[in-house]
Amino acid sequence: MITSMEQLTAFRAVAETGSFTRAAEKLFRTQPAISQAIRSLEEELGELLFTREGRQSRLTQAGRIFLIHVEEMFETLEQGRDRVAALKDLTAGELTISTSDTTAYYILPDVLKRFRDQYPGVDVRIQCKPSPESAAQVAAREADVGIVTLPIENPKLACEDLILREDVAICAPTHELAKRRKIVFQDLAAHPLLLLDHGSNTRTYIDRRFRDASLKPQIIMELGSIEVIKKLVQLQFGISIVPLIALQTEIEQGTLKALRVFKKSECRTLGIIYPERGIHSLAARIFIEMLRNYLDGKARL
Amino acid sequence: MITSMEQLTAFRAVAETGSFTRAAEKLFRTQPAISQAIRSLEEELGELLFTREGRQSRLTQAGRIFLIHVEEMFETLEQGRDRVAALKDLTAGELTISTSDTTAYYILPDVLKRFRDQYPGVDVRIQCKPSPESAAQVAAREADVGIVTLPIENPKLACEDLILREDVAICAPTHELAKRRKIVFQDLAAHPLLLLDHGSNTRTYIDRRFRDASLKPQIIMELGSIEVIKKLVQLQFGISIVPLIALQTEIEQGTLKALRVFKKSECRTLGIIYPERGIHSLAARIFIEMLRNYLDGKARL
DNA sequence: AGTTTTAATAAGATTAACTTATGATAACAA
DNA sequence: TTGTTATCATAAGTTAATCTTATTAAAACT
Repeated sequence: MITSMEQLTAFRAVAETGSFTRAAEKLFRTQPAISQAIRSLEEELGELLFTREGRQSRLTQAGRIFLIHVEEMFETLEQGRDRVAALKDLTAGELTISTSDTTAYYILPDVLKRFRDQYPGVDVRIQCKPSPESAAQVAAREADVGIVTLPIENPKLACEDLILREDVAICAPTHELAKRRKIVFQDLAAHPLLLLDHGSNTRTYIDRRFRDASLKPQIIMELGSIEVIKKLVQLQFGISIVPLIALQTEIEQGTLKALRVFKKSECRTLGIIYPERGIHSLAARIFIEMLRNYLDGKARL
Repeated sequence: MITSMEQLTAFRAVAETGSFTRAAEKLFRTQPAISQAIRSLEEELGELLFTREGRQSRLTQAGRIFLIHVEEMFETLEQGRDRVAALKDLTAGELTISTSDTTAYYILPDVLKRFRDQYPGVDVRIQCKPSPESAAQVAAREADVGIVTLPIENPKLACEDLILREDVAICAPTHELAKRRKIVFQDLAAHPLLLLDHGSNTRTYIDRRFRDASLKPQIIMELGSIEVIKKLVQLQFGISIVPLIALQTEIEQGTLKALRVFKKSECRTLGIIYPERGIHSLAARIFIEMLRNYLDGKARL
């Protein structure tokens, strides 16, 4: 008895064609089906919708008013279908990525551009947060995916490895260490060091490594920006330890020398996280795939 | 397979409650019915609408977008129902009346005011047309009812008598005819006459009556307005023949003397017309009823 | 007047939707 | 961990809604 779609499509068709019979033909139903649909609608509304006058059926005043709303209703529903369909071919939608400043700055821009060129309708948002906070955001569904330093231990999140997140030492090309093929931790402690501020993920990690090795580095400067560190290292202020991914340009141009300090097994992993059962969206999947392709093409040290 | 209302109500309920089971309780269905409804919706849209994650089910991106449209859809439908309901208690709607200038001017205003006071939501429109055109308008459904001089011969229209449409002679209270209780056609021909312009319904009728009686009236003025005629008759320019309904005020105030010229059987009838099978609206019925009450209370000559 | 067109009605058939019963999975508690 | 509870999925059978066929009635056109 609640208004059904069939009733409303019948109503609309009769209004359009001005005839029960033609409406039936149009909808591939029989005429009695239409009569019944209209009658139950009329009973529910308590008003006649059409004046049956032999040849043609005209809308009553109630019918005219109701038709306006019914048509708008169908339109709204159709729009809803369209917008969902648009989601499927990525002509619409949104994608929120939570990640670290470093990743956002040194890795994402190229991929973002590529993604945006291919799917201009998708609204991409980047949230810059330390990895644990990114994890929380993804768990809370505030972001679709996170690109974070693993491991993240959260039963609600699924993880996938992306790339080895290698920290390397850097020095100016003219620096005495630049000739060496390989350096060790003791070498780092023997030279003036510029490091990231306390509190940064990378700094915490480096501090722990020095402590584990019972070494006391000579930290002559603490800075908030990897870019500034790189500049000062070039100017011979000292050496530093930074993520390899931050050195793309300098390695290519030979303006900095990167030196491997850690073994592969000592490196952490950059990975993607997403809600365990809240399937990540198509946009997210495609973005991640683009990201993988991009990283595969990147030179390693 | 076409989207059904049940599916959409189920979808909305699950979105609201965050649970298939609670949605089922809310809608007095069982949980499998909800599962099936959601599934068929998802199949039709080709997208999952909820992420089933144990305790609660969350909307996916597609679900969030679709929900917006579904809610708007229900709202639109509900508004449609409301507006039709408003029509029933006359808190909304419209009423178009087609009638002559004379009727519109001398009869309708009081009834209109009463109607408007009682049903302020109903939008009343008056179309002023000669009776045959009014009839055509009603037949073409451009007006809901017509108030016209009968007879109207149109098989598509139904007629009802309203009141005798009596034309009477008028003269100034000081005029020699004013003493007479009754006058005849010859009396009219014996005095200077002011008449309505050719083309008016009333004038055509009067001309015919003179012709039938083989009389030649002394027409000294032809005017377009009954009001002007009344004024000039008061100023002793002559006598005239006008519809009785136009003399309400003057008879009450004694500023004009009305004299019966025609027998009842010679009078035409004012009646209402409406489409034979296009049932006239509630607003129209009530308006007509008010009109009858109003006319019953009017003094006859 | 007779034919055609159109809508209403009644009865039976079809189909869609619901319910019951059951199984699988995840969250929660001991 | 292991049992318990809560939630959703699935299958089978039932119910209920909707459709079709057949027929009637009424109006419009020939």
